[in-house]
Amino acid sequence: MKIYENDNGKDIIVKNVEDFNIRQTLECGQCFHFDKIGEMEYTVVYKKYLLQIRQSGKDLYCINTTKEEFETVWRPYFDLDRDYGRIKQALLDADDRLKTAIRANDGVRILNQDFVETLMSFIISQNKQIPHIKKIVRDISEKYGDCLGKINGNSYYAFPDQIQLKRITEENYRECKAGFRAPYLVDAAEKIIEEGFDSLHLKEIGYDNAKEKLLCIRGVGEKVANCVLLFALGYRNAFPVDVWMKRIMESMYFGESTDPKKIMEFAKEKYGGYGGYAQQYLFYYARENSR
DNA sequence: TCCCAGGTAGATC
DNA sequence: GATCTACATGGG
Repeated sequence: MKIYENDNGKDIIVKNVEDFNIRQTLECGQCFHFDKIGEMEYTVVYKKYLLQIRQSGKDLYCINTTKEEFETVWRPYFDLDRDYGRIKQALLDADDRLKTAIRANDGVRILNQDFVETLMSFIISQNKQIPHIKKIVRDISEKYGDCLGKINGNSYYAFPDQIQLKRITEENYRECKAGFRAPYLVDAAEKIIEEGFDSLHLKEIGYDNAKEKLLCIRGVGEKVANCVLLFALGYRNAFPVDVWMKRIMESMYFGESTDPKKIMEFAKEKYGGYGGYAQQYLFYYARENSR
């Protein structure tokens, strides 16, 4: 991978990026704050940063960003310093039958997302379809977050930060169509400013302790907690089991209806520290092949 | 009209 | 403990 600065000093070209597909990575269901604006071209919002990115082969064209911002923000966000060739091989060694799911979307990378936005987004996600989740996240951001600029005439907004979240009421969340999840979101916003709920701390205390803390938040159960642990806190062993994962794991390994707890234990045995990666390849594959 | 969606809390047994 | 159901909203 090599990074080049354009003459105008505002665009970046990244060449020879291995095991990465921008469409697969953004649309595999792990994140919600992005828009497709062209073929293999997207806008992405992360914290208070806005990126326009297009992929052509192994090259990434990043518009309106600097080399420094790419290095410090987007490179870690897209998890570009991890060797996914090795990860995929480790998964195949664990179970050769993952081949089909991995091959179908072999450019998926697990993003390193913002803790607060990921937590709130996955609380919203319960009993909702992905397009609805995206819409609610966007509405909350537009109403209560900072404007980050315009691309193609459309304005983009950051998800509210912890200070901005304090001013959002249960009624406000209902106006954004969060429905019965509104009080959960208020509870989450209150909890995350408490002692020991910052992402740095949660990343340090280990998977079990971090999960235990997350489960104290109303509206956060096993599944949502595992999504946050995997997508925002760096615990790549986390294995969220939702309806799709339940279905595909049952058909691959059990052949009958199986308790999600049991599926999680099985995944821990089978995939170990790579559970999160296995989960995402399987989840995306299961979803794509249902329609 | 009915059923389902990247589930969870609370009630009931 | 393990199961059952209500929960807002939108789309097929």
